[in-house]
Amino acid sequence: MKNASITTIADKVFENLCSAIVKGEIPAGSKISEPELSIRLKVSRASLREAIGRLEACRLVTRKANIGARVVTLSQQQLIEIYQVREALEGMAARLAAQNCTEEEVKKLQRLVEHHTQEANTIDGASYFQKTGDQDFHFHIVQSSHNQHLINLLCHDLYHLMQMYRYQYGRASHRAVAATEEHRYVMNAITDGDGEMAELLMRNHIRKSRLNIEQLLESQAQTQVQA
Amino acid sequence: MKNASITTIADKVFENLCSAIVKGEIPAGSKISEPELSIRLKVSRASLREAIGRLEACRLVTRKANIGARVVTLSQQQLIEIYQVREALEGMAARLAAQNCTEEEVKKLQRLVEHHTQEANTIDGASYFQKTGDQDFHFHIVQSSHNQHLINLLCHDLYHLMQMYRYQYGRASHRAVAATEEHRYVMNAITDGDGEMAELLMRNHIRKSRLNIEQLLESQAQTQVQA
DNA sequence: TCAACACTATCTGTCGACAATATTGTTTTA
DNA sequence: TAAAACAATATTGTCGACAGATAGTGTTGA
Repeated sequence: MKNASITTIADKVFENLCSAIVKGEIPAGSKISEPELSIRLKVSRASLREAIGRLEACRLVTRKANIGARVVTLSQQQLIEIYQVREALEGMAARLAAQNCTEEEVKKLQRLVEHHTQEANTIDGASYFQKTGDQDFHFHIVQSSHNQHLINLLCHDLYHLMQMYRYQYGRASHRAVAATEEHRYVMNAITDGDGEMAELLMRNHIRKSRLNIEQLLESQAQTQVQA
Repeated sequence: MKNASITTIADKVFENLCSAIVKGEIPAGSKISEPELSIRLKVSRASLREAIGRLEACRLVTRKANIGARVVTLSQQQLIEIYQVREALEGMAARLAAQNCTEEEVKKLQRLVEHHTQEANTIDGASYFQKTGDQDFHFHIVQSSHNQHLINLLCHDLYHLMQMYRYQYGRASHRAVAATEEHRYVMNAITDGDGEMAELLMRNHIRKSRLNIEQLLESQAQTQVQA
């Protein structure tokens, strides 16, 4: 069920590098040397280059002709940009989900929110559950939009970058309970088939996440100045 | 000024194929044979495959392992999906442009709208000017958002697909004057720095384009049934 | 006649080698 | 000594060839 389409060497290398970059094992901003990596991974440069091309497609690396590939550098600015894009796209996804999703999808969404609510309330250090739970929720709504372009953009292209920021910026969310509450509002709007409201609430939810992170980064910057 | 970064063979091949696909010279849905194309274009399969990879990244072709690449098939459904994505993204772009754009960008936007208004009013069969004028307008606003992710998504990834639909679906727009009018509204909101309003108006504008096209396709389908 | 299988041909995936470009280090010159 | 020109080195881009997979064809058997 999981990743049934990993057949070629290039696929495996891509998965490898993608994971390594997201987790920071290959540092942000570092150069990707084709000869070195092809030796270390024991694959030809052709397969490696294919994989690097796909990394470029989902913006985990940038390439320049005759110079090479570099892992993207994470910046506060870029993180904010991603949240702005997410606000727009996932807002639309929520609207379309409210209009198009099936009975089963609604039920699954309700189960998800129920599940996460319990976790957020019972478990104290709910960071892990909160993270994946949050991802599940957003992922499921995007899928329920039934707009394949939206799904590709959010679940394939932007997904890895978002994960990368989560891994490396950490994000100790104090918003677990509040976020779960907001999820419930979005869920209700989708259940009611109210696209307009679903979009509004989803955008509100993501905007608050962004503002929370901006604030967090702000305070971190001040702490660093003090230290 | 134009395409200063076409240096490698793969770049040229990509530009070639991209243009050919957009214009329909390589028919939608047709298979892309690597041996055949590499001979016809007189390049190695490595360069060709690099180019095909980039075509896949901007969704002009789809690839399956061990089977090959196919030009995307244009469907009414997909066109609608693209417009929904555009509505979300360009709406956000307009909002950000209103907040972030420079004095020069505002002035250029005003010149653009002024120019297009004259064309739309004076020239009768304004389809050509309307098309490129429309593109210029939207392109400029996206650039003015100063959100690099947004710019990449709209001006690189989605751009070619949109062009492909314009070429092959034709679109005899009866909305030239109305659209130009809507452009003016958006421009005013951006000039005022009213992000909320700019987003609203831009979304409205794109939504109307979508509805217009849906209606057009509807009537075409009926005509075909009658014939 | 049709279905299943084997075989062939063709295509994609992968590899190692060569060519072109960029980077580094050294020498030369003002 | 500093800067420019050059040489050496390493890296990326490109190529042709081989390996593995797929699809089509023909054959065989019920």
